[in-house]
Amino acid sequence: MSLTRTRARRATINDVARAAGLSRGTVSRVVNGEKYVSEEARQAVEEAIAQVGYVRNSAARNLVKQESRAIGLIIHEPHSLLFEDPNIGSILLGANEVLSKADYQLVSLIIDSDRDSRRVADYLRGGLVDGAVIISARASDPIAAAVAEIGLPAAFVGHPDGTPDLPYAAINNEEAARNITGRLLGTGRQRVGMIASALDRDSGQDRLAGFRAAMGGKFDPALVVEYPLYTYAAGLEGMQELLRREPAIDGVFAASDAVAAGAMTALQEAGRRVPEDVGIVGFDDSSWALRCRPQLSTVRQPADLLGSTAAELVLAQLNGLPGTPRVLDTTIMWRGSA
Amino acid sequence: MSLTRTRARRATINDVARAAGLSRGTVSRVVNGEKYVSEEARQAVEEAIAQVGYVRNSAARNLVKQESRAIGLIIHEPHSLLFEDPNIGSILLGANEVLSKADYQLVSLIIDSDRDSRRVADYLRGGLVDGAVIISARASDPIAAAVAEIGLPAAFVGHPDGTPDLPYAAINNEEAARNITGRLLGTGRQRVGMIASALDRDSGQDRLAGFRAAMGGKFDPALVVEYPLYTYAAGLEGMQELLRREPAIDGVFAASDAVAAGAMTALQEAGRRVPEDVGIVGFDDSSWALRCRPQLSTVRQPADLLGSTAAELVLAQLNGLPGTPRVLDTTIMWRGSA
DNA sequence: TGTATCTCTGTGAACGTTCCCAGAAGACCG
DNA sequence: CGGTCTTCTGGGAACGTTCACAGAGATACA
Repeated sequence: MSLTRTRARRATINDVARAAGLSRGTVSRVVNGEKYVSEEARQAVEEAIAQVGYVRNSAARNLVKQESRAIGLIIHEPHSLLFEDPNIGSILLGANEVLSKADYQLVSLIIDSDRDSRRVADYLRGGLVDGAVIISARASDPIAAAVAEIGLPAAFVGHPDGTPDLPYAAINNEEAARNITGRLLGTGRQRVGMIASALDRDSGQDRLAGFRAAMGGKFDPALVVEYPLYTYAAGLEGMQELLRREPAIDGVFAASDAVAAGAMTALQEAGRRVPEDVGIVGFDDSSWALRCRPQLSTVRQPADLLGSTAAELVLAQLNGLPGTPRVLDTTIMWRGSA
Repeated sequence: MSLTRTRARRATINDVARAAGLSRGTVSRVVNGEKYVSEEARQAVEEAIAQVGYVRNSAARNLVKQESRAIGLIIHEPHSLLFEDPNIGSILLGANEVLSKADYQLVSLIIDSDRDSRRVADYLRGGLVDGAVIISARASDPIAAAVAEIGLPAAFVGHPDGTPDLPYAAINNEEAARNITGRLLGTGRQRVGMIASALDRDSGQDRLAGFRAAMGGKFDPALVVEYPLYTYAAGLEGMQELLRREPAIDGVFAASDAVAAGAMTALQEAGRRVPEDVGIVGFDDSSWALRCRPQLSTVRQPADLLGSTAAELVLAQLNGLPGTPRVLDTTIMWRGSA
C-alpha cells in the first residue's frame, strides 16, 4: 500500500542531547520546564532543539505517563441531525471550554456506521483518551458498554435508560414538556395535539410523557403523530397529518423547534393564522425560535451548560471524586407563537 | 491534584502470555490476526484475553509502529457558525466516510481560543495523527504553519491565500457567484445589490468579486453591504440597510443561504413580494434553501464531496502520491425566489 | 537418508519518553 | 575542617508493544 514514504526520521530527545552536549535527562527537564537546570544548560538545549527541529513524541510520553490528557466526545447522531440540531454545536463548545481550561484536549469522534462504532470503541479502549463524554446515546449503545467495561471515566449528556450506570448531565424533559403544554392550554385551547419525535431516545419519550400528563383527561391519542427524527420535515408532514385528522385543531406542542418551524410553515400554507387560529410551542430555544414569524414560544434548554457540566463530571472522576448526576433547569421562553 | 486515583493496572500482553502459558510473540500474533499460529494456541490466547481482561495499549503500539492511523480534522470557526452553517456537518461526514473505509479514525479538534490553537498544534505535532484536514483556515493560520513545519500530510477544504502550499479541495466561488448573479440579471432586474459576508475568508472575497464581475458597468458600491459572518442576522440587517439606501432595489445576491433567509424575512416584513418585487438568490444550497417560502434559488456546493476529497488528498500523501488540488463543480439550483 | 520447505514458537532489541537514584560541586554553618 | 543542604547532571530502568531472527518439529521429496 504505502509506496515511497520518505518522511525523514524525526529528531529525538537524544539527538537534542548530543547537539547540546548534555544528557537526555537534562533535555527532558528543559522541555518540561522543571527546576534544577542551569541557565546555561537551558539555553544550550533550546538552541539544540531549534537546530535539530525537535518536537516531542506524544506516544512515547503517553506510554510512560500512562495518560493522554485528552477527552473523547462521542457524537452518535443520524446524518440529518448533525446539520439541523444546533444543540450539538453548543454542547461541543461548552465541553471544550471546560476541558481547555483544565488543559485537556477535546477530541470529537463521530459515529456514522457500525464500522465506526467498533473503531471508536477501540480508540477509547486503547488509552488514547483519559475520559469520555457521550452525547445522544441510546439504549444498548455499544460505546457506552465498552466504556463501562474498561472503567473509563465518562459522563452522558442526557440520560438514556438501559445504559450503564454512569453520571450524566441532563434536563427534565418530562417536567418541561408538562409545563409548556400547561401554559399552552392556559391560552384557552380546546383541541391540542403533539408532533412527537425520536421516541427511541429518552428525550423523545419524556417529552411525550410530559404532554400526556399535562393533557390529563383531554388527552386524545388521535392527536399525536410520531416521527423518527427532530427535523423540519417531520414538522411539515406531521402538521399536515394533524390537520387532516382534526381540522379544528387549535394548539400544537412540537417536540423540538425544528419540528415547530416545519409545523408553522404547514399551518401558514394551509391558511391558518398563528397564533390566532392555532397556538404552537416548541422545545430547545435554538436559533430556529427567533427565526420563525411569529417567534416561537419554547423551552430554553442550556445546551452549552449540558456540555460543560458533563465535562466537569469527567474531570471530577479523573480526580478521584464521585461525579454525581446533575439535572439542569429549563425555562419557558414565551413569545408570539402561542 | 489527583487524589485517590485507584484505577487498577491494566493487563498487558505479558499477563495474557503468562495466563495462556505461551509467549508474548504468540499473543501479539493472535491479537493482530497474523497467520502461523496454531488453532490450539489461538484458543488459549483468546481465553486468556477474556480472563485477564486485556485490551491493547495504543500508545505503545503507535510508538513502535510510528503511526497512529488517525487523521485530525481541524475546525476553526467562530462560535455562531458551528450552529448555523450546515456545511460543516456535511464536510465532516464526507471526510469520515472516506477515512472510515480506509480504516483511519477521524478525530475532530475544534479551535475556539488561542489556548486551543496552541494545544491543537501540539497535538498534531506530537504524532497523535498521521495527517490533517483543515477547514476554514484563514491567512496566517498558526495551525497551517505548524502542519507545514513538520511536514504532516494535510489538505485544506477551501483555498485560503497566505497559507502554506498544501493541496486543497475547493469550489470556484468567484465563477459560481458570477454565474448566479448573471442569471438573476437575466430576469430583468435593474437595481441589484449584494449582502457580502466573511470578507476575511477567500470564499467571502471571491463571492463579492464574482458579483462585481457579473454586474460590470451596473456595479454600484452603494448597493453592497458587508457583514463579518454568514448568518441569518446578517441577512436581516443587511436587507433592511439596503432598502434604506435604495427603496427601488429589485434584486439581491446574498453571500449564503442563511443570509438570504434573513434577507427574505426582512423583505417580507417590509411588504415586498418575493420574487415579484425583489428577486433574491443565495449560495450553498443548504437546508435553508428548501425551508424558505418561496424556496431559494441558490448555488449548490457539494459540501460532502469537499470533505471526502480533502480526505482523499491526505490519504494520497500517506501513500507517497502527490495530492494535487481539486476544484469541484457547482451547479445553480433555480427555484422560486428569483 | 539427507535436505529443503513449511509451520509454529520464543526472545532480544527497539520505539522515545519520564522517573528515580547516585553523585559531583558548591554554599553554608557549627 | 567536617558535615549538611542545595543545585545540577548523567544514566539505568521501565512503560507495552512490534519486529526480526533463530530454531524446533513436521512434512515432502529426491
